[in-house]
Amino acid sequence: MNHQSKKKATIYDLSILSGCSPSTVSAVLNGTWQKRRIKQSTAERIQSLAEQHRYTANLQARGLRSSRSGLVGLLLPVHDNRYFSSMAQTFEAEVRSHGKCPVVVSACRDPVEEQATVETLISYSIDELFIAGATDPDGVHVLCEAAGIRHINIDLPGTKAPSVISDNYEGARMLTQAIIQRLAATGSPEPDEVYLFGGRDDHATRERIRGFRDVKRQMLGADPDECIQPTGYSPDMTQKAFETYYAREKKVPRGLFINSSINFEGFLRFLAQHPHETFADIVVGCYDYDPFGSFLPFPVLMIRQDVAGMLAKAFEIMEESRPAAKIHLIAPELVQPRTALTGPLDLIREIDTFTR
Amino acid sequence: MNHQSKKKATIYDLSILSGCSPSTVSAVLNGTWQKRRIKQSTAERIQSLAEQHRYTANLQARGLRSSRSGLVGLLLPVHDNRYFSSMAQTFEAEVRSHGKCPVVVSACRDPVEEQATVETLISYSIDELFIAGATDPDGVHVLCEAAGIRHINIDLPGTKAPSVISDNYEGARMLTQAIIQRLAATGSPEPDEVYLFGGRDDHATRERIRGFRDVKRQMLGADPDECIQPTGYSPDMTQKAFETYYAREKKVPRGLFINSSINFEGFLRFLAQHPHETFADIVVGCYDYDPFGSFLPFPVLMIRQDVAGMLAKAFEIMEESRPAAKIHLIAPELVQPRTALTGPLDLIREIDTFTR
DNA sequence: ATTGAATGCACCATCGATTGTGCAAAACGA
DNA sequence: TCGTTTTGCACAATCGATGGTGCATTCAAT
Repeated sequence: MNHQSKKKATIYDLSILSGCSPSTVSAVLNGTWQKRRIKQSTAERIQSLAEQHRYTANLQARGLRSSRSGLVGLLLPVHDNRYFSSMAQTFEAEVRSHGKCPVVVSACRDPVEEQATVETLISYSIDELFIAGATDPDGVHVLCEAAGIRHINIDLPGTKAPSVISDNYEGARMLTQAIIQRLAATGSPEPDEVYLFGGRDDHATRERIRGFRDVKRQMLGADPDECIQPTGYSPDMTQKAFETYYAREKKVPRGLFINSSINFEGFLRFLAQHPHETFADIVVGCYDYDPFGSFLPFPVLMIRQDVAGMLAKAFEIMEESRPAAKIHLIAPELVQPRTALTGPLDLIREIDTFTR
Repeated sequence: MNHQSKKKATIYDLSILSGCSPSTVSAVLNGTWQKRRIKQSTAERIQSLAEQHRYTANLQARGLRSSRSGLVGLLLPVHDNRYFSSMAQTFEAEVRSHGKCPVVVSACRDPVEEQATVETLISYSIDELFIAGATDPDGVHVLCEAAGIRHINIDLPGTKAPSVISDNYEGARMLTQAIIQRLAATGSPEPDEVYLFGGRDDHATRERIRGFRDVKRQMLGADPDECIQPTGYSPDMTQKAFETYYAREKKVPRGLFINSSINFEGFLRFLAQHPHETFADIVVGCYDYDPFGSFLPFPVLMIRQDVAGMLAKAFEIMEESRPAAKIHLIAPELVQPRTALTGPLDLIREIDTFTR
């Protein structure tokens, strides 16, 4: 008759049950009992009592006292695409393996929401914060700095905290080059046949545009401005951009560099409005990897950013005592059409097999 | 020179600055000051001080005292697919609109991890828990019940707490029917030409299999057992199942019912190993929606579960004082090939447009 | 002038843990 | 046998907020 029915057991309950003081119980249960020279037999007695009564520490109380929570945050722009959701997946595994508790929240690419969310996290005495794709990394930095919270930028860099980002310039070069090479197989492409759609005025987009243009100039000898169409990160605006182009030109550019999978979704919406055959000969490059996107009826080249690598680097930097506010570039990978890569989900595969 | 440089301001700091007692400051800043008959002028003075010094409440302290945290949890099996990531996206928006703080965590479909994760959440005095796709919903229920935490199952039902799930039986019927009708256009299909792959021994899979078999018997007159291949929820096992079939039959079944987008990824891995033309005439139905999956080079029928509807219903039930442990079915939607639906991301579209 | 109610706020215990300090009792050495 | 260490643990302050209770004032009513 384990009467754990009422409320959760506290160190005070166990203190009474064991005849020891609350501080002894606390020391035993948080592992510092050796330092406090608690007798092993005492420790064992308390531990077994704790198990019997299903004691678990009240983490808010612990956090209040120690002003650390054991929480590690990941701030995402959005959940709902493969890039960020795989980041969340990888992040969780990594944080868990450090014995801490991952907290993933999204801020909808809204600077105000970002600040508010970060303030909330700080109010929970979060220990560390990974800031992925923030619209205003330096604004977030100020908050973290004031609260003394270790933090790092991922995906979009800031100037005041260390940043781990994808090598967008090189990635864009690879992608553009691959697009043009594919196009060359069916007649050498003109400069105005290769367009870039999507993205907005952020570091990643700027670097990608730079890579795109450099390669175009180098391989095609020219790089008209109208081939750059930064439509923001919304499927809808991207679709509109394609519709506009199509209404004018009665076709789509043969070579498309699409800035993210979210923009690619906008292109899908456009596609859905038109017969499949209209786009028989296009070549698409997407700066993001999505396994389904890789198998579309036209060649889709994709860039897979090395999420695991970026996070690994970020965790490594977090360990440093006083990390420099520099930018670390992580090389992405060019993915050929019709390629199904493994991802973070594969790491949990064994569980499925065991439990069947 | 706002000297917020040191640490975060507390009610004690503001108490000294304002000349009022800490309890007065507290009452003013948490909105209960009217009840406590604090003079309006006092309240305003304190509020302005709070702003100047960028006061934000220490939520751990508040949570400790009030044994509620303002946190609302969503427990996910995994982050990394469109179904669950869109659930996370919708969930966050909904929780935010209630003025609380969303916390999304995944438990990797591992019952042990599930329990541990939930215990952690409980230790943070989480207020409510939404349990999506738990392998052991009733186990989680016991923990929540003991801690007095309101909770609800989503996607996979439990027997002890209210559950909101997709109408898997009807969804599977729709999907199977659509697959067979499509196949009929190119010659009437035999019963052994329509297979189901993926899923494991959970409620959702059982219902889907039931729907699949019923429709097959009804439309094709038979329903051989070997057409059911529950491979678990891992891309890898799914791929292996297809390879095995292919090695034996030198083809794939013309009609495929794939139990989830994760299993579909396994099929992609299989596809990647074989020339595109091998599968020219297949029809795939996938019990999950993925925008890119909808545009593959063969007809892909998809079921979109009504994530928004399920969450809305779940939040509604959460409001009830003593909700019954019954199952609420939410109708899913059949999505025709080459369809790009809008999702939760579209709700944040305006932000993009404004900030450009 | 006296009583009673309303107003405005301070006091203090409390939530559950952590941690510096101090003091017996036991063990040890001479 | 008497100091000196070492061992083993208890005490009490503390983290920051909440909320019940109680005590002055002020004001109105008689």
